Amino acid sequence: MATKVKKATRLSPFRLATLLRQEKDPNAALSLFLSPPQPFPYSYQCYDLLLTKLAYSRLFPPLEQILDRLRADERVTPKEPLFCHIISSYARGRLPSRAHDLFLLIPSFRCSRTVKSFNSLLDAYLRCGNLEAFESLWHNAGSYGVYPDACSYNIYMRAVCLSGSVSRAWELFDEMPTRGISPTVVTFGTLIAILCDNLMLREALSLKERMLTLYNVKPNVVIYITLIKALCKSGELSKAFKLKEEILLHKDLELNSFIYTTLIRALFSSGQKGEVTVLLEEMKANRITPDNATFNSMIAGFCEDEKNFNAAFEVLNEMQRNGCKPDLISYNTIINGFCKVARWRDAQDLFEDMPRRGCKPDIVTYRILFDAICNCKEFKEVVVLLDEMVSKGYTPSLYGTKKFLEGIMGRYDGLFVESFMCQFMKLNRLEVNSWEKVVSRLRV
DNA sequence: ATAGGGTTAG
Repeated sequence: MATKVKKATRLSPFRLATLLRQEKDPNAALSLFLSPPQPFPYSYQCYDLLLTKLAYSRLFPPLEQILDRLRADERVTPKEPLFCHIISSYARGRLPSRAHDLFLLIPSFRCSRTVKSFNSLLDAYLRCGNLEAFESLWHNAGSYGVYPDACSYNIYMRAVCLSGSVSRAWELFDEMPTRGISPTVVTFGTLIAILCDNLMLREALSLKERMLTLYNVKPNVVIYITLIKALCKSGELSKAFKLKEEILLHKDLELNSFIYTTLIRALFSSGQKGEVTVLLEEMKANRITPDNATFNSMIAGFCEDEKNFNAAFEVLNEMQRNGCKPDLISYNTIINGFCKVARWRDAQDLFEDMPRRGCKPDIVTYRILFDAICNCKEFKEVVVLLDEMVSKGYTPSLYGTKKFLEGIMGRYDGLFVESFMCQFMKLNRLEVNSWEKVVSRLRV
């Protein structure tokens, strides 16, 4: 005890910052922060590290407690990015009004408030779908002493598209130069994404050409990814491949495994599985290593498009030869594939083999299997599985619960059905219409 | 980490 106290007294703000940086658990970081005898000469670094962790984990009560201390600690001067970060975490926690409160308080922290935190708040309202508050904030920019920049406009363009108006986004794009704001590469990326979302792929591709010729802004890899994804999704594979070739030609653009994974999945979906090998060879030649996502999308391709389960299992070996470890998604994909073609016994075999393969089934695995066995009307099997999943703290999906109850209603006696209804009720898995259906059947 | 993308399972 005595040594511990002594140690704590010797803790310097610098040392505390190092410890906070290493601590992954936000609650442990909080205890660490509060461990030295008070008052303690915390450095701004210490506040920043702890608040960032608390914000990331959305632990708002301690976050606000530490924020109060930071506000009162006049030795340190907070930087605006910290507030931007906390505003974003309020947005992720669906608390836009608290984000707004903090935005208003920034000057009281001896920190000047700029268009950056204003943009964070705009983004918070957008992410929370609060478009009225968004508009009102936009029109009050002047009263907060900020002037919108390109970033503000980029956020605004996404906001107007939420209410379905592509033309309004173009109006904003045209408005930018009238306010002395030049579009950036993100502005074009935003517009291209908007056009893709609205299936205006020709316009999106043409904007990619025009941004360079008319505005002298070079498309970056994000823009290529947006276009390649959209083209793959709508089956325009040759155009997607053409863009991939374009990236290869550009010295300052880099292909990545994600682009190849997207293309590989698209090849499977369009029945051009033969081309996949070519693409894998090309990846190797370009020194891009396939990762779990690459292999898993091949597994999905073999299971969903080809119904070739031997090939899917072969991919599991292939990924190990390449230094990748098959993961939950690999197994869930195969199990789901078996289930989709009603081969629930095969699905169950793999499910039971998972622990031996170093992967524990999760709630997704259980739910896939539960739904599939219900669809095959093997309700005795479902009951065994249900017991097992409940003992692990998992519950079936609402869809599965409904299937199960509907399935056993005609087949088993009322008492049996009732016992499961009670169980599902306790698990909070009973929807009102299931209730009504069951009750009306029981009365008959 | 002020704004745009990120795959693969339910």
